[in-house]
Amino acid sequence: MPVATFNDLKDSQREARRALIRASAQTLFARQDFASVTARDIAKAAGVSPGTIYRYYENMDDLFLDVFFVGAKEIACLVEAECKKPGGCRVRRLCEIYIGFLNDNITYYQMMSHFMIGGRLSDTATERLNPVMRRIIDLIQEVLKNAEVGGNTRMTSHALFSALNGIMISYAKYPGRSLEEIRAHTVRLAGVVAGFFEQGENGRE
Amino acid sequence: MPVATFNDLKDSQREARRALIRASAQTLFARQDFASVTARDIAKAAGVSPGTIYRYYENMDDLFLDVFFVGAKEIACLVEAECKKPGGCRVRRLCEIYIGFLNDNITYYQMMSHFMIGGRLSDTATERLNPVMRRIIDLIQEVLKNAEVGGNTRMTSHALFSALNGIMISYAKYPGRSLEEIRAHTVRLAGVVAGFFEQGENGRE
Amino acid sequence: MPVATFNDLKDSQREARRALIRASAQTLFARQDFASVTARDIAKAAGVSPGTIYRYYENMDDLFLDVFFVGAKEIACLVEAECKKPGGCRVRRLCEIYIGFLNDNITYYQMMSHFMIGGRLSDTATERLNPVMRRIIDLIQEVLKNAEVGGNTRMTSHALFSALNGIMISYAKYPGRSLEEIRAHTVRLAGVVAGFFEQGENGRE
Amino acid sequence: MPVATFNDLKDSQREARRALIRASAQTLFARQDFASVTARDIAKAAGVSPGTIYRYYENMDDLFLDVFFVGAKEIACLVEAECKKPGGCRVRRLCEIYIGFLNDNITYYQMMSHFMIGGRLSDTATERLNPVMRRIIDLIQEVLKNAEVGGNTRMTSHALFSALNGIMISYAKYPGRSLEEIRAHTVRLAGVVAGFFEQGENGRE
DNA sequence: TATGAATGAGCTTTCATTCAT
DNA sequence: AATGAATGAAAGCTCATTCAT
Repeated sequence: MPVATFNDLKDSQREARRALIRASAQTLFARQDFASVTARDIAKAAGVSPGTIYRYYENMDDLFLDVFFVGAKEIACLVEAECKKPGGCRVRRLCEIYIGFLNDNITYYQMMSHFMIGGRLSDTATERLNPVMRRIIDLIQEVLKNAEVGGNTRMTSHALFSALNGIMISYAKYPGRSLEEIRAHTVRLAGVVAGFFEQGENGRE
Repeated sequence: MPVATFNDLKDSQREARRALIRASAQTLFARQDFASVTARDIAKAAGVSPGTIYRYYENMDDLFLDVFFVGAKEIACLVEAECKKPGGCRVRRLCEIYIGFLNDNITYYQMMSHFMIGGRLSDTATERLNPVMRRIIDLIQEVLKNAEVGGNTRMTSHALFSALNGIMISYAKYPGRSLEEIRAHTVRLAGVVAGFFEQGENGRE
Repeated sequence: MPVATFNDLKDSQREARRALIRASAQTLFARQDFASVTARDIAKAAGVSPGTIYRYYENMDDLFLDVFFVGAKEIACLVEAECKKPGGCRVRRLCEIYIGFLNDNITYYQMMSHFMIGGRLSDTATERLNPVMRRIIDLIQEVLKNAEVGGNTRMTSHALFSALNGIMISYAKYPGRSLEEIRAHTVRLAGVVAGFFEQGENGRE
Repeated sequence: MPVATFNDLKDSQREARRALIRASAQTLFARQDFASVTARDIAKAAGVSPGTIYRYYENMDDLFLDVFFVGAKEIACLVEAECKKPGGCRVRRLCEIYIGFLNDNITYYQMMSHFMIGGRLSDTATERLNPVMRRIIDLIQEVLKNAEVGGNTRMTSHALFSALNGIMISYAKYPGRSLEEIRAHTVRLAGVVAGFFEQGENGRE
């Protein structure tokens, strides 16, 4: 199967190129304000021409999404790894990991907001986005179930997911505070939220 | 006092005009993606010329902020009104009001996110924004205190504020769902969050 | 003749208003860069409305010209006063006065250049401009005649007029120099030019 | 050296494009009032899109300066060529060449005036402008030295430079005169100025 | 396949001027 | 006569995207 091998090679080359562009975009997003990064900036950072980006991504939104997906997968992996540890992942630990990750990747919650807020997502994009988000929710639900939090755990996991996102949206760019102060405040808030959510059965709803 | 009356008239006319522009902006923000609304769009919708906008607002950010402030004040008023009722405002009711308002004014949370996420706010803008946000937090704290939720109520109010914002960010534009479905889901999530927060003393933190 | 008196009154009032606008414009021109002064700026400084300017001046160029004329007349008066002194005005003194005036009224040479360079002057404007400029040239010629500078004194006065204007154009905004340094340099250059022009008969041309 | 050749080709293509834009700008500047030429005008004249201009020039001022520099270099070359002739360049010839050039390139003195008068030059622009102007002054000084004009020749060359510029500023747009009449008048004035400056030692200053 | 120059629609903002009051 | 709000054309400039090489 030399042809197959050849194709594989090409595919891997292609994926390497894509990864290069994605990584460059990620770096730029992290450095400056996410929305102010231009296609040319990314091309330059990746050492390719602007035209090349369009051979790997349909348009800029497509690239944005790809960067976003990588982050989403990363966070899912972090939580999964924690779950596999003996004793599993406690609610409080989940919240810490999630908020910690977002503090390390400020770009990620910016993009999350961008797409969630109203960036008209194409149908294809939505189709790709949904399973990624679902996987994160699934993990949260698993943690909640293990914590024996009662009630509708699907609903509760949506609520916890929302609450954590909300912490970053509300406080990650608080003007006049240093990155360290922001991290401290958001982590502390995550603790407060965890405190509420990790309580056992309660007649809520 | 004819002069005073005359000035009042002029002032009220001026305010009416400003309100017209603001309302047109609001309408457009609600219709399409908030960030893609242009000065020309707003002028057209308001039936004025682009130049006129700049007689009432220094620049587009200034207009955006004004629209935002109106929303923030409205929400603060709604909660305040509820607090003044005999028996005060319960946590659950607060959550309902907040989420209900954001469902009716989807523009509002878009702008909130826009500014919170990284819209470089000028120092003047930040100075204007801060008291408005603080007022909302203050109200939340008051409600929490009345509910005899223990612990650091300042921290808890930040957490509740975050959680509610997060619900909207995470689910208000969920693709493929109708406005009614979204309202139902977000209100239900608000209930879940309220359930957790309205519980009395607990060893959180 | 009560009617005539009444008209006179009105005329003088009208002229006073015009002078107010002109003076405000002049002040602003002197403060900032001449070309960046707007109609609104002038109206505000004069305490009138923008519309009022247009009751006294056909358009902004018309106002600019008026300010310019006042300067031209002032300079002519200065030279005339010097000429009337016993012994008359020497070439060197003329150059000093002219350059000194332009140093004190940097706006003036800016406007002079503006109109000379290519500001399309209306026919009416040209008609008004010509006698004013002619008067200045006439005075220069008179000074040259008294100095018994030979040759075609009309031509020589044009040349001297040009040379003095050129000094200001070339050095009045020399970047990196203080106003005092500029004054010193331009006055010194005026002395050099005077030195050449005040020499008696010479076979030039 | 195919690579070198290839790069050369690209560079020359790029320079050709730049030259096209510059030439189009020059033509328009000459036709209408220099300051009223817009980016779109130039783009249209050059047969490119407005955006293309900004691939070759950082902004409009940058383009203006480039056009100006080409003129300044041209004039310096003309004088240098004359100086190299046996017998060197006489003062009178220098004046003729300078004024002749400005008559052929009316745009040039317009720009010169524009920048000299108050066009806020960026620091970079000033840094680029200074050596070009200095070179012209140097050439004038050389001519004056060869003519054995005594005194401070640096000062005298500034004065001559000023006087020649002044001629153009004062008479190149004299309303109601044809281009031919203007040329005749300015050249004649240049002769008068030359007459004064080419005289040998004199106790001026 | 990769390039990168070119595109051009579209942005915010300015400001001389007009005209209903 | 004076107002000043409104106008709207036009400016400089940006940037995702295309396409000839």
